[in-house]
Amino acid sequence: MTESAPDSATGKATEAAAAPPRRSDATRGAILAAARERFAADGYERATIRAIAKDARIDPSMVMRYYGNKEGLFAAACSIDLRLPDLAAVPREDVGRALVTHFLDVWENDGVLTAMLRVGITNAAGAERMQGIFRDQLLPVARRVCPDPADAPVRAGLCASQILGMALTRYVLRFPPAVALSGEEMADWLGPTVQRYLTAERP
Amino acid sequence: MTESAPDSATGKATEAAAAPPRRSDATRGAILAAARERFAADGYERATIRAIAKDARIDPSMVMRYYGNKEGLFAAACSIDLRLPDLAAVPREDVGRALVTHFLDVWENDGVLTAMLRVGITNAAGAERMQGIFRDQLLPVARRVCPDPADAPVRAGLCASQILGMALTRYVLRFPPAVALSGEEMADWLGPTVQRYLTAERP
DNA sequence: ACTGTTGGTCAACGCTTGTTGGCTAACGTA
DNA sequence: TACGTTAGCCAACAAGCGTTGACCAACAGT
Repeated sequence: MTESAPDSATGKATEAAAAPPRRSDATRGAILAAARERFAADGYERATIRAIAKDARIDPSMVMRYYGNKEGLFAAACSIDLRLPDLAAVPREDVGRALVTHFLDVWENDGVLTAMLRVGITNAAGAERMQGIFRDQLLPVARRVCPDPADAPVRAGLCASQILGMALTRYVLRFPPAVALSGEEMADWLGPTVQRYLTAERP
Repeated sequence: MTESAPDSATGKATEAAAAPPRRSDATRGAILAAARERFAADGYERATIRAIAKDARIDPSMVMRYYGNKEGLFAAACSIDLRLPDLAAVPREDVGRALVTHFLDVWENDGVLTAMLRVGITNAAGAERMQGIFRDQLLPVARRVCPDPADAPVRAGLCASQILGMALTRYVLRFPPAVALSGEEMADWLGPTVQRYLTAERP
């Protein structure tokens, strides 16, 4: 599982740079992959540059050359775009379940969110990024689906609390019951909750 | 070995020790208070013994003398017992709301849980302690209230996910909408969710 | 008054961290 | 072939960490 980084230059929008192919792309990718894994596993402070470099089988100084400093590395490590599916197509009463399934999906086959969750808790920059993701992904959905658009932030926040709580207990704290549930069952339980937070009359 | 082990013959071991009054109790308390605050604010790694000592206005070496090492200090800092009220008195259909209110309460006027949440994410011991709390507090309630006692762990886990998610967004990540809600409103929203996780037929 | 215990400070230790700069070797042209 | 650019390693730096032990001051019991 060395990296397939070069092909990630499919024209993504982070910067306008057309990604001039460098000879070091493989190394850069290896560093990024190792960083994601370490950040996800250990959190910001305990994930040392030296350990990441060793995982990527290069010298720590390379990390500095390519990413400036530790913060820069982390920023790069979680600059992946988690695209949400077009929930506009989903019927209004299924949005809750669709949302849960989507995030469950992203979390399951990408360590980035776990890393950000871990980091967001001790590192202010991480918290901000986390906040950004949920604002960008959840708020529009809430605004479109909930009865009074003025309520959208509150409703999005409630959804975030349930979805993040699920991720916390399942992927970070690993409470046995939360780990044991299948994705399907999880969606069965949480779907209605999220749906209610989005569409129910305020209590 | 400078520890208070010998004189603990006063009775029960773990807690309720008759607390032989030492001259340094004030200092010990100051250290513990500063530690709780720092751990809650910064997490385990970034809360340094030096900083805690400075907050308590004593020398770092005192921390070592009284608590052995950093782990010992943390263990002492979160060895507060959060007593849950006798939910046996609460009518079955109000348990959800009561539970949310209770945890909201504890979280609000005691930094310990925030500290543990923060620490539990990078520190295995913290995670275990967190798990213990929810097992001891939530599982019995679930077992008493839910239709099939065999489901209790799952239901308790689901409740934990929602309650921890609330705490995460409100007290750690500080998402604006989650912070803005009053405790009352929060209970209005989350109460039914927890209630459903506890008592509804499995979906 | 003498003495052992306790509360506390000070200065240092060994180690790990992020970070830097200089060096070598391979590459890509011209 | 010659040469500038790039990729990479090595050794070291300063700072901060947890931790230790020597040392002093105040108290308590006889």
